[in-house]
Amino acid sequence: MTKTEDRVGRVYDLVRKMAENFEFKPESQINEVALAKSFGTSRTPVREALNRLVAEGFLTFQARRGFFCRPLSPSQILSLYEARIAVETEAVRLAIRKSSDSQLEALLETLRRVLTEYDQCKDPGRLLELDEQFHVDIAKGSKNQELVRILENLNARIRFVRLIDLKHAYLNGGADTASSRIPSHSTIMQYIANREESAAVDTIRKHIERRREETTEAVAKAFAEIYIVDDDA
Amino acid sequence: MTKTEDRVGRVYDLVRKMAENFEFKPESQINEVALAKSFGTSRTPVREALNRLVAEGFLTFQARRGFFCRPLSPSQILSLYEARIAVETEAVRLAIRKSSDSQLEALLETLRRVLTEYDQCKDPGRLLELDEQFHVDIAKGSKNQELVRILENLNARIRFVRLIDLKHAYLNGGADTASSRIPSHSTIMQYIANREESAAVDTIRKHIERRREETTEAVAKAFAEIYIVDDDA
DNA sequence: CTTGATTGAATTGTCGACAATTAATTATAC
DNA sequence: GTATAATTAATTGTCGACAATTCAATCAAG
Repeated sequence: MTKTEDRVGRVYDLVRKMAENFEFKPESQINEVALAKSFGTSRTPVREALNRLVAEGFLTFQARRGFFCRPLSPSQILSLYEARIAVETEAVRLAIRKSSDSQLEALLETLRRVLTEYDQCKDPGRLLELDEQFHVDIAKGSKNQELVRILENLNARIRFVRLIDLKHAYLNGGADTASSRIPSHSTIMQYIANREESAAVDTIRKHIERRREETTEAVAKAFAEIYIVDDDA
Repeated sequence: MTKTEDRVGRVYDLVRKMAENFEFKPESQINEVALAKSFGTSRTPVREALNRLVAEGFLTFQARRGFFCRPLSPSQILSLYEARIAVETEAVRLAIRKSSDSQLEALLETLRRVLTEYDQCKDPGRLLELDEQFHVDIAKGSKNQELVRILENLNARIRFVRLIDLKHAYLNGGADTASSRIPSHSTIMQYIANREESAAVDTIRKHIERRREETTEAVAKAFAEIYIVDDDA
Protein backbone atom coordinates (compact mmCIF):
# COMPACT_ATOMS: atom_id res chain seq x y z
CA MET A 1 0.00 0.00 0.00
CA THR A 2 2.68 2.48 1.04
CA LYS A 3 4.41 2.25 -2.27
CA THR A 4 7.51 4.16 -1.18
CA GLU A 5 7.31 6.17 -4.32
CA ASP A 6 8.19 9.83 -4.46
CA ARG A 7 5.04 11.43 -3.19
CA VAL A 8 6.93 14.43 -1.88
CA GLY A 9 8.23 15.11 -5.36
CA ARG A 10 4.75 14.96 -6.87
CA VAL A 11 3.24 17.02 -4.10
CA TYR A 12 6.08 19.51 -4.33
CA ASP A 13 5.53 20.03 -8.04
CA LEU A 14 1.82 20.57 -7.56
CA VAL A 15 2.06 22.90 -4.60
CA ARG A 16 4.83 24.85 -6.22
CA LYS A 17 2.71 25.42 -9.29
CA MET A 18 -0.15 26.54 -7.06
CA ALA A 19 2.14 28.91 -5.20
CA GLU A 20 3.59 30.27 -8.42
CA ASN A 21 0.12 31.07 -9.72
CA PHE A 22 -1.10 32.49 -6.44
CA GLU A 23 -3.82 29.89 -6.20
CA PHE A 24 -3.25 30.54 -2.55
CA LYS A 25 -4.17 34.16 -2.07
CA PRO A 26 -1.32 36.39 -0.89
CA GLU A 27 -0.75 36.21 2.86
CA SER A 28 -3.46 33.58 3.28
CA GLN A 29 -2.89 30.55 5.44
CA ILE A 30 -2.42 27.18 3.82
CA ASN A 31 -4.49 24.39 5.23
CA GLU A 32 -2.38 21.25 5.44
CA VAL A 33 -5.20 18.78 5.90
CA ALA A 34 -7.21 20.20 3.01
CA LEU A 35 -4.17 20.09 0.75
CA ALA A 36 -3.30 16.56 1.82
CA LYS A 37 -6.85 15.43 1.21
CA SER A 38 -6.93 17.03 -2.24
CA PHE A 39 -3.79 15.10 -3.14
CA GLY A 40 -4.99 11.91 -1.51
CA THR A 41 -2.00 11.73 0.79
CA SER A 42 -1.27 12.22 4.45
CA ARG A 43 0.08 15.47 5.82
CA THR A 44 3.64 14.19 6.09
CA PRO A 45 4.71 14.54 2.44
CA VAL A 46 2.75 17.77 2.19
CA ARG A 47 4.63 19.32 5.07
CA GLU A 48 7.96 18.25 3.63
CA ALA A 49 7.12 19.92 0.34
CA LEU A 50 5.93 23.04 2.13
CA ASN A 51 9.20 23.26 4.01
CA ARG A 52 11.13 23.19 0.76
CA LEU A 53 8.95 25.93 -0.66
CA VAL A 54 9.55 28.11 2.36
CA ALA A 55 13.28 27.85 1.78
CA GLU A 56 12.73 28.79 -1.84
CA GLY A 57 10.77 31.90 -1.01
CA PHE A 58 7.38 30.79 -2.28
CA LEU A 59 5.86 30.50 1.16
CA THR A 60 6.42 31.81 4.64
CA PHE A 61 6.18 30.01 7.92
CA GLN A 62 5.28 31.00 11.46
CA ALA A 63 5.77 28.55 14.28
CA ARG A 64 2.52 27.20 15.67
CA ARG A 65 0.61 29.25 13.08
CA GLY A 66 1.47 27.37 9.93
CA PHE A 67 2.39 28.03 6.34
CA PHE A 68 1.29 31.11 4.45
CA CYS A 69 1.41 32.25 0.87
CA ARG A 70 4.09 34.86 0.18
CA PRO A 71 2.88 38.44 -0.01
CA LEU A 72 2.40 40.07 -3.38
CA SER A 73 3.63 43.64 -3.44
CA PRO A 74 5.27 45.89 -5.99
CA SER A 75 8.33 46.31 -3.80
CA GLN A 76 8.73 42.55 -3.51
CA ILE A 77 8.53 42.04 -7.25
CA LEU A 78 10.86 44.97 -7.76
CA SER A 79 13.41 43.27 -5.55
CA LEU A 80 13.21 40.19 -7.69
CA TYR A 81 13.81 42.18 -10.84
CA GLU A 82 16.78 43.90 -9.25
CA ALA A 83 18.16 40.52 -8.25
CA ARG A 84 17.70 39.33 -11.81
CA ILE A 85 19.79 42.24 -13.00
CA ALA A 86 22.50 41.32 -10.52
CA VAL A 87 22.59 37.72 -11.65
CA GLU A 88 22.17 38.18 -15.37
CA THR A 89 24.64 40.99 -15.88
CA GLU A 90 27.35 39.02 -14.18
CA ALA A 91 26.31 35.85 -15.99
CA VAL A 92 26.66 37.37 -19.43
CA ARG A 93 30.00 38.81 -18.45
CA LEU A 94 31.23 35.39 -17.39
CA ALA A 95 29.76 33.73 -20.46
CA ILE A 96 31.71 36.02 -22.74
CA ARG A 97 34.86 35.70 -20.70
CA LYS A 98 34.86 31.94 -20.17
CA SER A 99 33.58 30.66 -23.51
CA SER A 100 35.79 29.53 -26.34
CA ASP A 101 34.88 30.74 -29.81
CA SER A 102 33.09 27.51 -30.62
CA GLN A 103 31.24 27.51 -27.31
CA LEU A 104 30.12 31.05 -27.93
CA GLU A 105 28.91 30.13 -31.40
CA ALA A 106 27.01 27.17 -29.95
CA LEU A 107 25.36 29.47 -27.41
CA LEU A 108 24.39 31.93 -30.11
CA GLU A 109 22.93 29.15 -32.21
CA THR A 110 20.81 28.07 -29.25
CA LEU A 111 19.65 31.63 -28.73
CA ARG A 112 18.85 32.02 -32.41
CA ARG A 113 16.60 28.97 -32.31
CA VAL A 114 14.76 30.28 -29.26
CA LEU A 115 14.34 33.67 -30.85
CA THR A 116 12.99 32.19 -34.07
CA GLU A 117 10.05 30.64 -32.29
CA TYR A 118 9.74 33.67 -30.06
CA ASP A 119 9.29 36.07 -32.95
CA GLN A 120 6.34 34.25 -34.43
CA CYS A 121 4.75 33.19 -31.18
CA LYS A 122 1.35 34.57 -30.23
CA ASP A 123 0.60 32.70 -27.04
CA PRO A 124 1.56 34.73 -23.96
CA GLY A 125 2.33 31.65 -21.89
CA ARG A 126 4.67 30.20 -24.47
CA LEU A 127 6.14 33.63 -25.11
CA LEU A 128 7.09 33.95 -21.48
CA GLU A 129 8.62 30.48 -21.47
CA LEU A 130 10.77 31.36 -24.45
CA ASP A 131 11.89 34.64 -22.97
CA GLU A 132 12.91 32.87 -19.78
CA GLN A 133 14.71 30.24 -21.77
CA PHE A 134 16.65 32.89 -23.67
CA HIS A 135 17.89 34.43 -20.46
CA VAL A 136 18.58 31.12 -18.74
CA ASP A 137 20.54 29.89 -21.74
CA ILE A 138 22.80 32.91 -21.47
CA ALA A 139 23.19 32.25 -17.76
CA LYS A 140 24.17 28.67 -18.50
CA GLY A 141 26.91 30.08 -20.69
CA SER A 142 28.49 31.42 -17.52
CA LYS A 143 29.25 27.82 -16.57
CA ASN A 144 28.09 28.75 -13.11
CA GLN A 145 25.41 26.41 -11.82
CA GLU A 146 24.76 28.64 -8.84
CA LEU A 147 23.83 31.64 -10.95
CA VAL A 148 21.53 29.45 -13.04
CA ARG A 149 19.90 28.07 -9.95
CA ILE A 150 19.28 31.50 -8.48
CA LEU A 151 17.94 32.85 -11.76
CA GLU A 152 15.50 30.00 -12.16
CA ASN A 153 14.18 30.61 -8.69
CA LEU A 154 13.75 34.32 -9.36
CA ASN A 155 12.01 33.62 -12.65
CA ALA A 156 9.51 31.30 -11.03
CA ARG A 157 8.65 33.88 -8.43
CA ILE A 158 8.15 36.69 -10.94
CA ARG A 159 6.38 34.51 -13.46
CA PHE A 160 2.81 35.12 -12.39
CA VAL A 161 3.05 38.88 -12.56
CA ARG A 162 4.86 38.80 -15.87
CA LEU A 163 2.27 36.51 -17.37
CA ILE A 164 -0.60 38.76 -16.36
CA ASP A 165 1.30 41.69 -17.76
CA LEU A 166 1.95 39.91 -21.04
CA LYS A 167 -1.67 38.84 -21.42
CA HIS A 168 -2.85 42.41 -21.03
CA ALA A 169 -0.27 43.67 -23.48
CA TYR A 170 -1.36 41.01 -25.93
CA LEU A 171 -5.05 41.90 -25.62
CA ASN A 172 -4.61 45.65 -25.81
CA GLY A 173 -2.15 46.28 -28.61
CA GLY A 174 -1.73 44.02 -31.61
CA ALA A 175 1.18 46.16 -32.71
CA ASP A 176 2.73 45.61 -29.34
CA THR A 177 3.82 42.10 -30.18
CA ALA A 178 6.86 40.17 -29.14
CA SER A 179 9.54 41.50 -31.42
CA SER A 180 8.41 45.08 -31.13
CA ARG A 181 8.29 44.89 -27.38
CA ILE A 182 11.78 43.53 -26.99
CA PRO A 183 14.07 44.60 -29.75
CA SER A 184 17.07 44.16 -27.50
CA HIS A 185 17.24 40.39 -27.63
CA SER A 186 19.09 40.49 -30.91
CA THR A 187 21.15 43.42 -29.70
CA ILE A 188 22.29 41.36 -26.75
CA MET A 189 23.26 38.53 -29.07
CA GLN A 190 25.23 40.88 -31.24
CA TYR A 191 27.29 42.12 -28.33
CA ILE A 192 27.87 38.58 -27.11
CA ALA A 193 29.05 37.57 -30.58
CA ASN A 194 31.55 40.44 -30.61
CA ARG A 195 32.62 39.73 -27.04
CA GLU A 196 31.74 43.29 -26.08
CA GLU A 197 31.33 42.66 -22.37
CA SER A 198 30.29 46.01 -21.02
CA ALA A 199 27.92 46.71 -23.90
CA ALA A 200 26.24 43.34 -23.42
CA VAL A 201 25.99 43.96 -19.70
CA ASP A 202 24.46 47.38 -20.18
CA THR A 203 21.93 46.12 -22.71
CA ILE A 204 20.78 43.30 -20.46
CA ARG A 205 20.49 45.69 -17.58
CA LYS A 206 18.30 48.08 -19.54
CA HIS A 207 16.36 45.19 -20.99
CA ILE A 208 15.34 43.99 -17.55
CA GLU A 209 14.90 47.50 -16.19
CA ARG A 210 12.32 48.20 -18.83
CA ARG A 211 10.26 45.32 -17.53
CA ARG A 212 10.80 46.40 -14.01
CA GLU A 213 9.20 49.74 -14.70
CA GLU A 214 5.87 48.16 -15.53
CA THR A 215 5.89 46.34 -12.22
CA THR A 216 3.59 48.45 -10.10
CA GLU A 217 0.88 48.45 -12.72
CA ALA A 218 1.38 44.75 -13.42
CA VAL A 219 1.03 43.89 -9.74
CA ALA A 220 -2.22 45.80 -9.60
CA LYS A 221 -3.48 43.76 -12.54
CA ALA A 222 -2.31 40.61 -10.82
CA PHE A 223 -4.33 41.47 -7.73
CA ALA A 224 -7.38 42.06 -9.87
CA GLU A 225 -6.91 38.66 -11.45
CA ILE A 226 -6.50 36.91 -8.12
CA TYR A 227 -9.57 38.42 -6.51
CA ILE A 228 -11.70 38.41 -9.64
CA VAL A 229 -14.35 35.97 -8.43
CA ASP A 230 -14.74 37.27 -4.89
CA ASP A 231 -17.18 40.17 -4.71
CA ASP A 232 -17.81 40.49 -1.00
CA ALA A 233 -14.75 42.59 -0.27
CA MET B 1 4.65 15.22 26.22
CA THR B 2 4.39 16.40 22.65
CA LYS B 3 4.92 19.97 23.61
CA THR B 4 4.13 21.42 20.19
CA GLU B 5 7.19 23.54 20.44
CA ASP B 6 9.35 24.38 17.50
CA ARG B 7 11.51 21.31 17.26
CA VAL B 8 12.00 21.74 13.54
CA GLY B 9 13.51 25.15 14.16
CA ARG B 10 15.91 23.79 16.74
CA VAL B 11 16.81 20.78 14.64
CA TYR B 12 17.19 22.98 11.58
CA ASP B 13 19.67 25.25 13.33
CA LEU B 14 21.73 22.32 14.54
CA VAL B 15 21.79 20.41 11.28
CA ARG B 16 22.53 23.54 9.34
CA LYS B 17 25.53 24.26 11.51
CA MET B 18 26.70 20.69 11.01
CA ALA B 19 26.27 21.00 7.25
CA GLU B 20 28.05 24.34 7.20
CA ASN B 21 31.04 22.83 8.98
CA PHE B 22 31.06 19.67 6.93
CA GLU B 23 30.53 17.56 10.00
CA PHE B 24 28.89 15.37 7.41
CA LYS B 25 31.66 14.44 5.04
CA PRO B 26 31.19 15.65 1.46
CA GLU B 27 28.94 13.36 -0.56
CA SER B 28 28.28 11.12 2.43
CA GLN B 29 24.79 9.93 3.23
CA ILE B 30 22.98 11.35 6.21
CA ASN B 31 21.39 8.83 8.51
CA GLU B 32 18.01 10.13 9.61
CA VAL B 33 17.51 7.78 12.51
CA ALA B 34 20.95 8.45 13.93
CA LEU B 35 20.42 12.19 13.65
CA ALA B 36 16.99 11.98 15.20
CA LYS B 37 18.31 9.92 18.07
CA SER B 38 21.15 12.34 18.69
CA PHE B 39 18.61 15.14 18.97
CA GLY B 40 16.20 13.08 21.03
CA THR B 41 13.39 13.54 18.52
CA SER B 42 11.59 11.44 15.98
CA ARG B 43 12.50 11.47 12.32
CA THR B 44 9.63 13.74 11.34
CA PRO B 45 11.10 17.10 12.39
CA VAL B 46 14.51 15.96 11.17
CA ARG B 47 13.21 15.25 7.70
CA GLU B 48 11.44 18.59 7.55
CA ALA B 49 14.65 20.37 8.43
CA LEU B 50 16.59 18.32 5.89
CA ASN B 51 14.14 19.28 3.19
CA ARG B 52 14.69 22.95 3.92
CA LEU B 53 18.44 22.49 3.75
CA VAL B 54 18.18 20.79 0.38
CA ALA B 55 16.34 23.80 -0.97
CA GLU B 56 19.06 26.03 0.45
CA GLY B 57 21.85 24.13 -1.22
CA PHE B 58 23.44 22.63 1.88
CA LEU B 59 22.35 19.10 1.12
CA THR B 60 21.27 17.06 -1.85
CA PHE B 61 18.51 14.53 -2.09
CA GLN B 62 17.92 11.40 -4.12
CA ALA B 63 14.56 9.69 -4.03
CA ARG B 64 14.63 6.39 -2.17
CA ARG B 65 18.30 6.95 -1.41
CA GLY B 66 18.11 9.72 1.10
CA PHE B 67 19.87 12.94 1.97
CA PHE B 68 23.53 13.60 1.27
CA CYS B 69 26.03 16.23 2.18
CA ARG B 70 26.80 18.64 -0.64
CA PRO B 71 30.03 18.01 -2.50
CA LEU B 72 33.08 20.11 -1.74
CA SER B 73 34.97 21.09 -4.85
CA PRO B 74 36.97 24.10 -5.98
CA SER B 75 34.60 24.69 -8.88
CA GLN B 76 31.62 24.68 -6.55
CA ILE B 77 33.21 27.20 -4.21
CA LEU B 78 34.32 29.25 -7.16
CA SER B 79 30.70 29.43 -8.32
CA LEU B 80 29.69 30.75 -4.94
CA TYR B 81 32.34 33.45 -5.08
CA GLU B 82 31.22 34.45 -8.54
CA ALA B 83 27.65 34.62 -7.33
CA ARG B 84 28.79 36.81 -4.46
CA ILE B 85 30.35 39.19 -6.95
CA ALA B 86 27.08 39.31 -8.88
CA VAL B 87 25.05 40.10 -5.78
CA GLU B 88 27.42 42.47 -4.02
CA THR B 89 28.38 44.62 -6.96
CA GLU B 90 24.75 45.27 -7.77
CA ALA B 91 23.95 45.76 -4.09
CA VAL B 92 26.52 48.48 -3.59
CA ARG B 93 25.33 50.19 -6.74
CA LEU B 94 21.76 50.21 -5.45
CA ALA B 95 22.87 51.31 -1.99
CA ILE B 96 24.57 54.36 -3.43
CA ARG B 97 21.72 55.12 -5.78
CA LYS B 98 18.83 54.65 -3.36
CA SER B 99 20.20 56.10 -0.14
CA SER B 100 19.66 59.63 1.03
CA ASP B 101 22.69 61.49 2.37
CA SER B 102 21.72 60.73 5.94
CA GLN B 103 21.06 57.09 5.17
CA LEU B 104 24.44 56.83 3.52
CA GLU B 105 26.10 58.42 6.52
CA ALA B 106 24.29 55.98 8.82
CA LEU B 107 25.52 53.08 6.70
CA LEU B 108 29.08 54.37 6.79
CA GLU B 109 28.88 54.77 10.55
CA THR B 110 27.79 51.15 10.86
CA LEU B 111 30.64 50.04 8.62
CA ARG B 112 33.12 52.11 10.61
CA ARG B 113 32.09 50.40 13.82
CA VAL B 114 32.47 46.96 12.25
CA LEU B 115 35.86 47.87 10.86
CA THR B 116 37.09 49.19 14.20
CA GLU B 117 36.63 45.81 15.83
CA TYR B 118 37.84 44.08 12.70
CA ASP B 119 41.18 45.89 12.69
CA GLN B 120 42.13 44.83 16.18
CA CYS B 121 40.62 41.35 16.05
CA LYS B 122 42.87 38.32 16.26
CA ASP B 123 40.38 35.49 16.34
CA PRO B 124 39.84 34.01 12.87
CA GLY B 125 36.25 33.03 13.62
CA ARG B 126 35.29 36.47 14.81
CA LEU B 127 37.25 38.02 11.99
CA LEU B 128 35.21 36.13 9.46
CA GLU B 129 31.98 37.11 11.17
CA LEU B 130 32.94 40.75 11.00
CA ASP B 131 33.94 40.57 7.37
CA GLU B 132 30.62 38.97 6.51
CA GLN B 133 28.81 41.61 8.50
CA PHE B 134 30.61 44.37 6.63
CA HIS B 135 29.47 43.00 3.31
CA VAL B 136 25.96 42.18 4.45
CA ASP B 137 25.54 45.68 5.89
CA ILE B 138 26.37 47.14 2.50
CA ALA B 139 23.89 44.76 0.90
CA LYS B 140 21.23 45.89 3.34
CA GLY B 141 21.88 49.41 2.11
CA SER B 142 20.44 48.31 -1.22
CA LYS B 143 17.04 48.08 0.48
CA ASN B 144 16.62 44.81 -1.35
CA GLN B 145 15.73 41.96 0.96
CA GLU B 146 16.18 39.44 -1.81
CA LEU B 147 19.81 40.34 -2.42
CA VAL B 148 20.47 40.17 1.32
CA ARG B 149 18.83 36.80 1.54
CA ILE B 150 20.84 35.39 -1.33
CA LEU B 151 24.09 36.81 0.02
CA GLU B 152 23.54 35.33 3.45
CA ASN B 153 22.95 31.94 1.89
CA LEU B 154 26.10 32.20 -0.19
CA ASN B 155 28.13 33.30 2.81
CA ALA B 156 26.99 30.35 4.87
CA ARG B 157 27.98 27.94 2.14
CA ILE B 158 31.43 29.43 1.65
CA ARG B 159 32.05 29.94 5.35
CA PHE B 160 33.81 26.69 6.12
CA VAL B 161 36.42 27.06 3.42
CA ARG B 162 37.03 30.68 4.26
CA LEU B 163 37.50 29.88 7.91
CA ILE B 164 40.06 27.19 7.20
CA ASP B 165 41.84 29.59 4.90
CA LEU B 166 41.85 32.33 7.51
CA LYS B 167 43.14 30.05 10.23
CA HIS B 168 46.07 29.01 8.08
CA ALA B 169 46.84 32.59 7.16
CA TYR B 170 46.72 33.51 10.83
CA LEU B 171 49.09 30.73 11.84
CA ASN B 172 51.60 31.26 9.07
CA GLY B 173 52.13 34.98 8.83
CA GLY B 174 51.87 37.34 11.75
CA ALA B 175 52.39 40.27 9.41
CA ASP B 176 49.57 38.96 7.31
CA THR B 177 46.90 40.19 9.69
CA ALA B 178 43.49 41.55 9.08
CA SER B 179 44.16 45.09 7.98
CA SER B 180 47.13 44.19 5.84
CA ARG B 181 45.23 41.43 4.13
CA ILE B 182 42.26 43.54 3.17
CA PRO B 183 43.16 47.16 2.68
CA SER B 184 40.19 47.64 0.37
CA HIS B 185 37.51 47.76 3.04
CA SER B 186 38.24 51.40 3.72
CA THR B 187 38.64 52.06 0.01
CA ILE B 188 35.16 50.72 -0.58
CA MET B 189 33.80 52.98 2.13
CA GLN B 190 35.49 55.97 0.59
CA TYR B 191 33.87 55.38 -2.77
CA ILE B 192 30.50 54.83 -1.15
CA ALA B 193 30.87 58.08 0.74
CA ASN B 194 31.60 59.92 -2.50
CA ARG B 195 28.81 58.14 -4.33
CA GLU B 196 31.30 56.90 -6.91
CA GLU B 197 29.26 53.99 -8.15
CA SER B 198 31.50 52.37 -10.70
CA ALA B 199 34.63 52.77 -8.58
CA ALA B 200 32.88 51.17 -5.61
CA VAL B 201 31.62 48.34 -7.81
CA ASP B 202 35.06 47.69 -9.24
CA THR B 203 36.71 47.69 -5.85
CA ILE B 204 34.23 45.22 -4.40
CA ARG B 205 34.65 43.01 -7.42
CA LYS B 206 38.41 42.93 -7.04
CA HIS B 207 38.09 42.54 -3.31
CA ILE B 208 36.09 39.35 -3.71
CA GLU B 209 38.12 38.14 -6.67
CA ARG B 210 41.25 38.23 -4.58
CA ARG B 211 39.65 35.78 -2.17
CA ARG B 212 38.39 33.69 -4.99
CA GLU B 213 41.91 33.13 -6.23
CA GLU B 214 42.93 31.35 -3.07
CA THR B 215 40.03 28.98 -3.47
CA THR B 216 41.66 25.89 -4.89
CA GLU B 217 44.34 25.86 -2.25
CA ALA B 218 41.82 26.62 0.48
CA VAL B 219 39.59 23.75 -0.59
CA ALA B 220 42.56 21.40 -0.41
CA LYS B 221 43.20 22.58 3.13
CA ALA B 222 39.54 22.11 3.93
CA PHE B 223 39.67 18.51 2.75
CA ALA B 224 42.70 17.90 4.90
CA GLU B 225 40.84 19.30 7.89
CA ILE B 226 37.76 17.19 7.27
CA TYR B 227 39.62 13.93 6.91
CA ILE B 228 42.21 14.66 9.54
CA VAL B 229 41.22 11.96 12.00
CA ASP B 230 40.61 9.17 9.52
CA ASP B 231 43.80 7.38 8.59
CA ASP B 232 42.51 4.34 6.77
CA ALA B 233 42.14 6.00 3.40
C1' DC C 1 39.66 -15.51 -7.35
C1' DT C 2 36.00 -13.21 -9.39
C1' DT C 3 31.25 -12.92 -10.52
C1' DG C 4 26.47 -13.37 -9.57
C1' DA C 5 22.49 -14.72 -6.96
C1' DT C 6 20.17 -15.01 -2.31
C1' DT C 7 19.25 -13.78 1.94
C1' DG C 8 19.12 -10.57 5.81
C1' DA C 9 19.72 -6.05 7.86
C1' DA C 10 19.36 -1.21 7.62
C1' DT C 11 16.99 2.82 5.77
C1' DT C 12 13.49 5.42 3.59
C1' DG C 13 8.52 6.89 2.68
C1' DT C 14 4.14 7.32 4.36
C1' DC C 15 0.48 6.88 7.44
C1' DG C 16 -2.85 7.50 11.32
C1' DA C 17 -3.12 9.01 16.02
C1' DC C 18 -2.99 12.19 19.64
C1' DA C 19 -1.37 16.07 22.61
C1' DA C 20 -0.82 21.02 22.45
C1' DT C 21 -2.02 25.18 20.72
C1' DT C 22 -4.50 28.57 18.24
C1' DA C 23 -8.70 30.27 16.23
C1' DA C 24 -13.75 30.56 16.25
C1' DT C 25 -18.07 30.50 18.64
C1' DT C 26 -21.09 31.00 22.05
C1' DA C 27 -22.41 32.65 26.39
C1' DT C 28 -22.33 36.20 29.90
C1' DA C 29 -21.82 40.55 32.14
C1' DC C 30 -22.13 45.38 31.98
C1' DG D 1 -25.29 46.53 21.90
C1' DT D 2 -20.54 45.98 22.90
C1' DA D 3 -16.92 43.85 25.27
C1' DT D 4 -15.06 40.14 27.84
C1' DA D 5 -14.87 35.35 29.32
C1' DA D 6 -15.72 30.40 28.68
C1' DT D 7 -16.36 26.69 25.58
C1' DT D 8 -15.85 24.37 21.38
C1' DA D 9 -13.80 23.47 17.06
C1' DA D 10 -10.02 23.45 13.90
C1' DT D 11 -5.11 23.20 13.11
C1' DT D 12 -0.41 22.32 14.06
C1' DG D 13 3.65 19.47 15.90
C1' DT D 14 5.38 15.21 16.88
C1' DC D 15 5.47 10.44 17.44
C1' DG D 16 5.71 5.35 16.70
C1' DA D 17 4.60 1.87 13.40
C1' DC D 18 5.00 -0.56 9.23
C1' DA D 19 5.47 -1.48 4.22
C1' DA D 20 8.68 -0.90 0.49
C1' DT D 21 13.06 -0.46 -1.02
C1' DT D 22 17.90 -0.21 -0.97
C1' DC D 23 22.21 -1.74 0.77
C1' DA D 24 25.44 -5.30 2.79
C1' DA D 25 26.81 -9.80 3.60
C1' DT D 26 26.87 -14.43 2.70
C1' DC D 27 27.11 -18.12 -0.26
C1' DA D 28 27.36 -20.67 -4.85
C1' DA D 29 28.97 -21.30 -9.29
C1' DG D 30 32.17 -20.82 -12.88
